[in-house]
Amino acid sequence: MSTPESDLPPAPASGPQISVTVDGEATTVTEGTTGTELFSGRREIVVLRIDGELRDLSARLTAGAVVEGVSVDSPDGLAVLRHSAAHVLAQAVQQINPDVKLGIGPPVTDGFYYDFDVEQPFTPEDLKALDKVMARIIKEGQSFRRREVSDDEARAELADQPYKLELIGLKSTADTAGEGAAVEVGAGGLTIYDNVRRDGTVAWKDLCRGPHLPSTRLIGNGAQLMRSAAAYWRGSEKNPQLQRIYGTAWPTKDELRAYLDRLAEAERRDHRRLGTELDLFSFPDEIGSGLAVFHPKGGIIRTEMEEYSRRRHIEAGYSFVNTPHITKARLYELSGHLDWYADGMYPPMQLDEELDADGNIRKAAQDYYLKPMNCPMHILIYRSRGRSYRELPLRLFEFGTVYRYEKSGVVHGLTRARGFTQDDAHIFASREQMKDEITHALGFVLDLLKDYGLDDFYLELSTRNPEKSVGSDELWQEATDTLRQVAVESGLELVADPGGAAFYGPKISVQAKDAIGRTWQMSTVQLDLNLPELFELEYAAADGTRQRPVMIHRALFGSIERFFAVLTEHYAGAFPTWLAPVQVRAIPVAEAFEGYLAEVVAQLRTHGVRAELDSSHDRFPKKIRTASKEKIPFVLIAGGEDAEAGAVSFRFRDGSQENGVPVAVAVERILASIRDRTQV
RNA sequence: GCCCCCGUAGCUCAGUGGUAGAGCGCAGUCUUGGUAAGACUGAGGUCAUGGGUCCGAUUCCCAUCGGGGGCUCCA
Repeated sequence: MSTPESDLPPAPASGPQISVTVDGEATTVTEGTTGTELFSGRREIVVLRIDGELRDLSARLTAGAVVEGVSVDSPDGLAVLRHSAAHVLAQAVQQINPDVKLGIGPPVTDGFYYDFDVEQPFTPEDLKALDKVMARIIKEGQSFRRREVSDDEARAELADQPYKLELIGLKSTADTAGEGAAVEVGAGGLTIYDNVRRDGTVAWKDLCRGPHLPSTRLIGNGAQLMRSAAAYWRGSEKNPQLQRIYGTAWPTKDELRAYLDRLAEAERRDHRRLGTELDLFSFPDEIGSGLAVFHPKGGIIRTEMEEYSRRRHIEAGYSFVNTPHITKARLYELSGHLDWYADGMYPPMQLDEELDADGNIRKAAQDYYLKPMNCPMHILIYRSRGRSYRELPLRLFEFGTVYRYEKSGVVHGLTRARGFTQDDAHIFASREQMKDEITHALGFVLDLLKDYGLDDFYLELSTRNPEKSVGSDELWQEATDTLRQVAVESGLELVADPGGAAFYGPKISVQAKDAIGRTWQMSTVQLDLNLPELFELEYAAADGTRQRPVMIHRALFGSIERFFAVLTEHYAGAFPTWLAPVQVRAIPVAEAFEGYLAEVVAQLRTHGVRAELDSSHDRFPKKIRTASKEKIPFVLIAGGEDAEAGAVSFRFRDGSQENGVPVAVAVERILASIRDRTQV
């Protein structure tokens, strides 16, 4: 960072030669050569990596440097492209509104944002106007020029930018200054990037550590503003809210279009949309925010999901329990939930108060709470009598409905609801059994998730947050090591999540990728070091001593509602046969064949298949269309040819068909699809 | 919880300071023999709720409820 890199005369054509390594090959270049010259024939190279650090293309090479060209379509290249697009956005905003105070503008996944302090929030019309201004700036071909400045110089230049001044003051702690702040100020010296027009005048400047594209022109027409929203300055709700504009940027217009198509696809799959279209569930206003009702078709899917899970849990040695939805405060005082999570719980109901004739309280009211977690209830089952080591591991399972008072702004369809049902298990085991139990639990959940159609996983290990946790260091250490060991032995990719653990113990979470590449946090396996202590859980060991069991919390779906939403989006509403609300729709070519098909339907029903005959007055093509829109896996068609041959014709979701299939074969094929849980 | 946007028929959405419209869906009649919309007729709305401004409010203003996009949060 000690050599100035911009506004220097071109390197001399001849001069002392230096040795450098370029893209892995040793070579010599004239001293003072820049990346621009080195990669002059390769337009896709927009940035350099010199000795492992990203630098502007205009950086000069020094002797011994290891240099790589970074292509615009690489992850680093894309980040630089998007960061530069954020600068163009800020320039456009300042051009329209010179009084704006600039926040930060980092790249994010698929795009960028920039935060502004403005009097009036941005409107959609503002975004359209800004898109136009940006296009003009991009077309101008302004170059990004790096300039090193001292703290005092920066303060003088940015005197009217209070947020930038704050960042300058924070630069030594940039990593913790807030989301994105590190792209503005690094730990080293400060730099300002000037946007210079072709005539040499400075169009705009911003405090920024870079690097940037050589020219705005490289943003091309792959950038577009997406939306505006509020965001807290430096990510804290104690700070003022700024107006954030989100944009996306891609190396080419085609990639931009592909990205917009992906967004459209995600919208088509949105479980809230499909829930209405397919008549699966709804959120009646009268019930309240975040509380769903499942309609008959959604009910079938949910029942199938639960039934299969229940069967597998029995096979895996779990015991089924049931607990109430409401409890006296005492239980959650004991468990510590009222200390840690009272904000997230529905407020108490006060019951059983009795007054005497004078209106004085004769008997104090009791506080009752809706339960936000099942574990304390399961613990009471464990504690209902003395336990022996012979009973361990004791695996208690329940589809337990819980209620959490989620803040109004976070409620989101079925994925973030206020009432939901956990497929919740608590395993009580001895310390010696701990590792085997965790291994068993993790293997079990992965295996089961695959049966529901998810098979691309990685694991996350959430470890202790020292400021928000209970329990001894030794126990945390042992628990974390055990989880890590199990995770590593699973062979799956493991990502660290430092400080992400709940207060009571570390956890492994399973992240699953869906059909369009989005990841969802699914199952969790958590060790609890807290509750066995608080409830003084014990068992009699083989040697007659009293021992404390360990407790493992384990949920597979997390919440059935949420998993339902994930599967709906994963399958885009086209569920595999075993989950599909209607598995077979029989459509006669004409009314005359209704009787023939009715018999086939009856036969399927005796096998438990959810089959129905379309005897509506619609015409044949309309019936096909209706079945298609309902995403029914098997459409059975019969006309004269089929009836004479004792056959039916299949029509599948993709429009393909198979004619003249003998009824017995067709039935077996449908049954096999249900049995094997295959997608069709 | 905070900021912005939204709330009109079952669904998707037009529209207006003088009490409303389309398409789909639904009902009925006629029609209908091979792979994504046959025709016609009809029913259906306190324009989310409550206040306010106004001669008059679905329309303008405020509040509440609900939804959306973010931020913060997510045991």
